[in-house]
Amino acid sequence: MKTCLRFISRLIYISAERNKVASFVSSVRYYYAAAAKTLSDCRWEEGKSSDTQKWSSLEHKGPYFPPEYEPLPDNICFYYDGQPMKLSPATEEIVTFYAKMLDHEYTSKEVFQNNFFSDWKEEMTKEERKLIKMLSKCDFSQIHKYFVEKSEERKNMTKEEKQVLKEEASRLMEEYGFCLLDGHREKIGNFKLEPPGLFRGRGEHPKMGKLKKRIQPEDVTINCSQDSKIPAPPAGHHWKRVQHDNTVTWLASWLENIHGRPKYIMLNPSSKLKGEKDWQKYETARRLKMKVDSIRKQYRRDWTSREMKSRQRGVAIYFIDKLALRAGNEKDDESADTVGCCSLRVEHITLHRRLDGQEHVVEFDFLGKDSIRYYNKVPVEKQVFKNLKLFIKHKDPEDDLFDRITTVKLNKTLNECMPGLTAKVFRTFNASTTLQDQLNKLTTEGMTVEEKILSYNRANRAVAILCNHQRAAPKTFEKSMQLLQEKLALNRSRCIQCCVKSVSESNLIGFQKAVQRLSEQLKKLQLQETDREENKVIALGTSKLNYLDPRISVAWCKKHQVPVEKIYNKTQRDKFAWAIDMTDENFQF
DNA sequence: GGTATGACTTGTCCTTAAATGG
DNA sequence: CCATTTAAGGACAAGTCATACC
Repeated sequence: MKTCLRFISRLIYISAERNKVASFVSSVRYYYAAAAKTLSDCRWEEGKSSDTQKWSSLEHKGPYFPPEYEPLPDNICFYYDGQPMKLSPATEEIVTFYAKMLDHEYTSKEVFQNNFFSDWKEEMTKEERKLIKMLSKCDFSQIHKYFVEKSEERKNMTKEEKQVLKEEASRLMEEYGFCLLDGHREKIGNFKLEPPGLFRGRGEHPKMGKLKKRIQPEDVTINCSQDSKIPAPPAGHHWKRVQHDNTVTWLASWLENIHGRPKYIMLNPSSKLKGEKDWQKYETARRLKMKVDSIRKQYRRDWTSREMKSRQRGVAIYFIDKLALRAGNEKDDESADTVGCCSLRVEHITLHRRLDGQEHVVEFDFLGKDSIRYYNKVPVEKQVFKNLKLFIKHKDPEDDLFDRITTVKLNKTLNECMPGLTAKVFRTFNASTTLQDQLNKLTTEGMTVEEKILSYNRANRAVAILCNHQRAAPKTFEKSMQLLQEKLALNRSRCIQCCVKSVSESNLIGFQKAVQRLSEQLKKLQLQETDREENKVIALGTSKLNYLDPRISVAWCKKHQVPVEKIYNKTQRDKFAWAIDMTDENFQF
C-alpha cells in the first residue's frame, strides 16, 4: 500500500488536475480489466473508453525538417564514361547518397546497385536519362573523396567551433524537442524528420539501395488538440492534414516510400504516457506468472489432442514459453526472409533422436528479427519430438512447420487463458523471471560492489542469451582485451616488486598497505576482464530496456546497497523513473 | 474467418560525447 | 592536457498485435 501511494503521488502531479487522476485510474482499470469484465456492462464500457483516450490536451511545434540539399562546389564533379558531367541538383543529391557509401561493402551488392540505379534513373531529367545508361560507367570517386575530407574537417574542428554547434543543437532541442501534454512538458522521442538517403535494410533485403525520398510538409499529418497552437508549416508550404485524435499518442506522421508504411513522431520513453504503458506491460507479465502453471498444463494436454491444429498450437506455445521465441507473423516477400515461431519452416529444424548423449534433440537454425541467426540445440519432451516428426511428414523443406495455425489464432487462444496475454508477454515474463532468479542465486552478502555488479551483469547476460540478443563483436575487442591483459601483468609484477622492497626495508605496515591496494586493483581488473570476455557478442541493452521489470533491479540495488547509477545510466534512469520511485527493497517480480 | 492497415514496441548499428590514462 | 577508448544517445529498421474491413 505504501508503495502504491508513493506511486500515486508521483502520478498525480502537484496541481492534480482531474485528467491526471483519470488517467491514473485508467491504468489501474486496465490492470483490473479481468475483474472489470465481471462488473456491469456500463462499468466495462467506461473502462474501455477512458483506456482508448490517451490525452486531453496536446500542443507541439511540429517536426523539425532536415536542411535543404547543398549543391556540390564547382570543382567537384561526377564523371560518366570518363567525362565530367554537371547534374541537375535533384539528381546530384542522389548521387551524393551513393558516393558517401562507397566504403561500405553493400554498395558492391547487385541488388543494392540495381535498386539504386533504377530509382536514380526515375529522378533524372530526360537528358540525363538519355546519357547515363550504366552504373558501371559512373565514377563517384571525386565526390566520395570530397565527403571524406569534409568529415575529416569536422573531426578537426576547434573546441570553440564544436561548442557553437552544440549550442545550436540544444537550441533546436529546446524549440522542437518538447511538447505540452495535458499541461506537462514532455520530451519527444524523435522530433527530427528522417533525412533522405538510400535505404539499407537488415540482412539480405530485396529493397536495399532504394531511394528514401525527402519528406515534404505536404506529406506530414499533424496531430494535436483543437484548442492548441497549431504548428506552422515551413514558409510556402502546408501540412497534408491537421487532426485532433486523442485516441493515439503520436504528434506527427507520414508514409515512408520504401514500404509505404506510416512512421510517427512520438514521445520519449521518459514521458509519463510511455512510462505508464511500460508499467502495465510488466504487470501483465506478472499476471502471467500467476497463471503460467495452468497454461503449461493446457499446452501439454494439447500435445496429444486429436486435432492437428491443437497439437501444433501446443508445441508452438511450448517453444514460445521455453525458448522465448517471437510470435512470427507472416511476412511478404518485399522484405528479408526472416521467421519467428509460427512462421518456422521445415528447413529450420533438424530432429535428432539422439545427439551428444541427449535424447530428442531439436536443432534450430534460422534467421530471426533483424536477420540475427538463432542457433540452438534443445532436448525436448518425447511427445514434442513425436509431434514435430508428425508435422514435417510429407512436407518439403520450404513448407511451414506449423501449417494449421497463425499468430492471430495463437494469440486468440492465449487471450482466452488470460486477458491481455499474447505471445510476446512470455518473453517479458521469462526474461524478468530469469533475472530475478539469477540475482537471487548469484548475489551474496560480503561481496564488494564490483563483484555484485559482475553478478548483475551475469544475470542480465543470462536473459540476453535466452532472448538471443546478439551484437557484432566490437571492432577493437581483441586489441583492448590484450591491453587489459598487459595491465594485469604489469600490476602483478608491481605487486611482487613492492613485496620485495618492503621486506628488504622491514617496513611491515607499508608492505601490508601496498599489497592490499595492489591486490584490490588486481581483482578489479580481473573482474573487468571476465565481464568483458563474457560479453563479447552479447547485447545487454535490449533486454535491460525492454524485457526486465526495472523494479527487480531497483529492489536489488536497494537491498544490496548498490547505487542505482551503477546499473542504469541517465537515459535509463529517466525511462524507469516510475520504478525507481515506487520500489522498495522487498519487491520481487 | 481472412487480410489490410495503423499504432506502438523492440532491435541493432552508428555517431557523438564522455571517460580514461599516458 | 591530449589522444584514445568506451559508453551513451540517436537513428531508423523491423517486429507485434489490435482493429477495421470484407
